[in-house]
Amino acid sequence: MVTMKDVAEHAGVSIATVSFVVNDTKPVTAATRARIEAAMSELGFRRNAVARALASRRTRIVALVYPVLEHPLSTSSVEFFTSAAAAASARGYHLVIWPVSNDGRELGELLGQGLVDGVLLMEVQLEDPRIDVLERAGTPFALIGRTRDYGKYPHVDIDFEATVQAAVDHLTALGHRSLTLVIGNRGEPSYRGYGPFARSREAFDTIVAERGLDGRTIDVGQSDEVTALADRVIAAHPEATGILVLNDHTALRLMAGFRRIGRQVPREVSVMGLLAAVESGAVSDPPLTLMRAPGPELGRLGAEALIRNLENEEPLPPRLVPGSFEPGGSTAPPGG
Amino acid sequence: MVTMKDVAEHAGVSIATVSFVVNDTKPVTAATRARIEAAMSELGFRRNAVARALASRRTRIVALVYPVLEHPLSTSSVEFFTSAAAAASARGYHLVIWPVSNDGRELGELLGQGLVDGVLLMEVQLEDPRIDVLERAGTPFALIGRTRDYGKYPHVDIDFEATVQAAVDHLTALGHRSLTLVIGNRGEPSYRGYGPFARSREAFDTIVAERGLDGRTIDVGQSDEVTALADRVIAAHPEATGILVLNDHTALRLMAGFRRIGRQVPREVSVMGLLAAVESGAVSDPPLTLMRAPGPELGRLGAEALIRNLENEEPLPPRLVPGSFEPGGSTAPPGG
DNA sequence: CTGAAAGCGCTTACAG
DNA sequence: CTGAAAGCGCTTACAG
Repeated sequence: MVTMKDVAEHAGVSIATVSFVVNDTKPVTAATRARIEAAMSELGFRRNAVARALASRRTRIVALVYPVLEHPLSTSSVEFFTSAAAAASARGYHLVIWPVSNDGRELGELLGQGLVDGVLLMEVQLEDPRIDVLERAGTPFALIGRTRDYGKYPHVDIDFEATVQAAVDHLTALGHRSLTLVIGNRGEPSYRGYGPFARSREAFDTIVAERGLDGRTIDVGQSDEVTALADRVIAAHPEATGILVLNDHTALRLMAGFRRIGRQVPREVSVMGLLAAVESGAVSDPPLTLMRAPGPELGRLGAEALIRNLENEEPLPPRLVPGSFEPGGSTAPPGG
Repeated sequence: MVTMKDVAEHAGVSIATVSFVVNDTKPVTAATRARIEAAMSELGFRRNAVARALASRRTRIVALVYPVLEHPLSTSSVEFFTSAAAAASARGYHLVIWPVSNDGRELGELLGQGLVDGVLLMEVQLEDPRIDVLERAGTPFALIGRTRDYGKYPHVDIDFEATVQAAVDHLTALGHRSLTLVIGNRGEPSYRGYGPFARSREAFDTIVAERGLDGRTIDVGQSDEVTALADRVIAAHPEATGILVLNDHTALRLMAGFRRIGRQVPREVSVMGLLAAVESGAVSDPPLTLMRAPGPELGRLGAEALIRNLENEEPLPPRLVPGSFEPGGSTAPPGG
């Protein structure tokens, strides 16, 4: 390993001066800078990240914290992971991924190691014990999602209101007045504290009330048999001609169930995926009309917000990102 | 931050002795050990990972390296990421994720920083320039996948032969003799060097020849319109009654295409997903019969193999993991 | 503009 | 069994 000491000797300067040019932290004359740069490239010097971290008290590592053993991560999580990593990388940061329990126990242990400068917290619950742990540790963080009293913490989240509104707009523009919101939870006990469910439901209720629509919400499990699923959705609101489904997996299963029981999509009923991966659209017949989950944007913005904070740059305001409309063939005017 | 120095002073010993009990590296009398442990818990000592890394010349961080901007990662990649992270975590290691270009340029830069002890290389190509970079850097690594001349490097991979064989067995047991293997590449130029495609094709050709079956292979793009996709698959081998499809997205799209052109599954043609996420099964009608991709197992085994190497433990032999059969409704005897 | 030196919080021969 | 001390490779006041 080539160290600053090697470079300094080779260039005939002190290691402090080498450090100044490597980090561009102090003015150095062009001549010595040139000598040092020549030495660096000649020797193949690469600054050691660990020594730098110890001396500067900043590791330039951030952790992406997600709950293990709770509900499985959604399809768009890969996008989220990779876009957060790419954004961190672009800023010279590394992203470690930390699977921890939701109670914050393990998170506290990990923070104590002093490996990370900040944390990106995924799958935030309305009441989230991990936040106490972060505050107690004094570790800067940004939330992907929101607690119940949001605004209190830096966060980025899906704009559920705008997303649900856009979906409802699409259906009402087609002429639908009776709508069902299907929430496909995964049967986990904690799902009621899960923001996306709570906020989608809230947004739906509000919009339906405002517009005088006939709307209802139903919770369904992730593992119901598809015809049972279809039957339950119909029974919950038999008059509904437009159905919004939270998460792509449930939306596609509902499509399969409707087909199986002979309910034609979109002739008899329109189905729309809410916060789905764009790839989910193409796998059904007809292709699923959907609101795309903004996974990549959230990953990027979350990482960006956290790192700006760590770099003492002007903070990014909390940001809500709506899903985007992806046309498909599963929606049409009611009655054909 | 509470340091070893604080603990040492509080317990009336040297920091070396504190280190010995923290790491259990040298015998310490029960009495002093007790004093030190009391001091640690009283002060809330947590060993600093960065200082430890610098002094011991081991960071206990491993990188999961995946190609950015090449084909998108598959559905089962989340499972892969999280299972690798969990396995690393269980061994006291951290997992950073590194999006790097396939040419190895950026990888070399990152390795130079000295942040990681080892690398888990995803999406290995048959000829992979990143491996040269790793060898030149002297960084231990394990491959998820195999190069052309495998055996040379530690690796874990899908057992394509066994997986394809199990799929063919399932179809021939039902009575099928004419089979098509559909490979859904993503239109990327480098896909021919991509192991899963090459090895699946090879395995298929071998098995088909051995058993005297009538088999053919066809490459299709990821973005073909679904009816065009169905037509192409039929045109490539009109007599085929059994179809294997590499990757779930393409399999589901083919199902949608068959439905749309009026080809009944499984009455007229059987369709099977090869290396699919288990959740993909439930979203089609009929549910897709599939061989599940062993993402979680590969993540765990890959991390385990790498870490054993880093810890100088008995090496894990290269391991090939077959996909597992998941019954569905998309396969049946030919002709109904 | 440049350097000598302390210090980041540990580990690890070495000595006793 | 325990300690004094060097050292890991940097950064950063401080002095000049």
